[in-house]
Amino acid sequence: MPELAEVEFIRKRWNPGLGRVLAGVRLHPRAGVFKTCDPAELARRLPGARLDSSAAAAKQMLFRLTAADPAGTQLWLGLHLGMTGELSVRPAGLPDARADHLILDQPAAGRSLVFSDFRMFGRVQFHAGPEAPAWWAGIAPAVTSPAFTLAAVSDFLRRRARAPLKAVLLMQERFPGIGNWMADEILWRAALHPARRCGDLSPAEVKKLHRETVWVAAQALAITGETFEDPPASWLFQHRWKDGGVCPRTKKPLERATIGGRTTCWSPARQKLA
DNA sequence: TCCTATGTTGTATG
DNA sequence: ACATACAACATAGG
Repeated sequence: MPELAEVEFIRKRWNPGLGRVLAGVRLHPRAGVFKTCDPAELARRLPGARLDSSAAAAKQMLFRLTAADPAGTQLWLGLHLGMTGELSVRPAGLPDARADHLILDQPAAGRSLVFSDFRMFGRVQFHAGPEAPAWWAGIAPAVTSPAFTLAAVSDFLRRRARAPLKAVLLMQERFPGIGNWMADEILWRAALHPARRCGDLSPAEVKKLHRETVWVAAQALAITGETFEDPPASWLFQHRWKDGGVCPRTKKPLERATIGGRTTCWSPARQKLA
């Protein structure tokens, strides 16, 4: 399920474990979930470590720990939820479930912190040392940050002139955290057809796209990121997967098709190709 | 049986 | 080298 705001909410599920030590770790390396790290290193360094803090950027979560070694090495645990990843807190002593990949045990507090993902598109990443690893430090500046400028968006669209808008909004190197539903929402609010070529937009249209990207991300973070509630019925979000769904603004039928490799919903009365 | 799913990435092609 | 398109990954549910 997770895009920017869902990731931000799910990250906080492990908050009860902050400030506490991990007595042990259970790992179930399967498929590609541990592809970019060494499970043996996690098994060696995590036991005894203290979970200090967490953060989310784009669709990536970071958990910072201090190792139990004399040097107090900094540990960086990255989790990506893929399509179906979940974080949960489970009472201590329960058996591992089928989709569990990583379980951090805090028996003194009577709980375990669990990362599970039945579809296994999620990722565990790991780094030990004082410097932030590239998989964290290299994430593009948030679309809600001052660094997400109109000029940056404009340049990016120019370089992707022949690609459809929908495909480009999903590119994490410029639109970190935007996923399928947020891209549809942004284009609907900006009144831009998802199949429009990026190079065809007028400066005014680029400006609208930039502004709606910031607005949708900020609102989603304020609503879903805080409460995990769905956005209100005035959003396309509530209508896009309904059969016979209707545009909340024009009251005309919505359309769906594959654009940019993903199922896309738009309002033809509002978002024109020409 | 076949299709879909709020994601990323490796590979092929232009 | 760069941009673009798409299959592949793996599983559950309609």
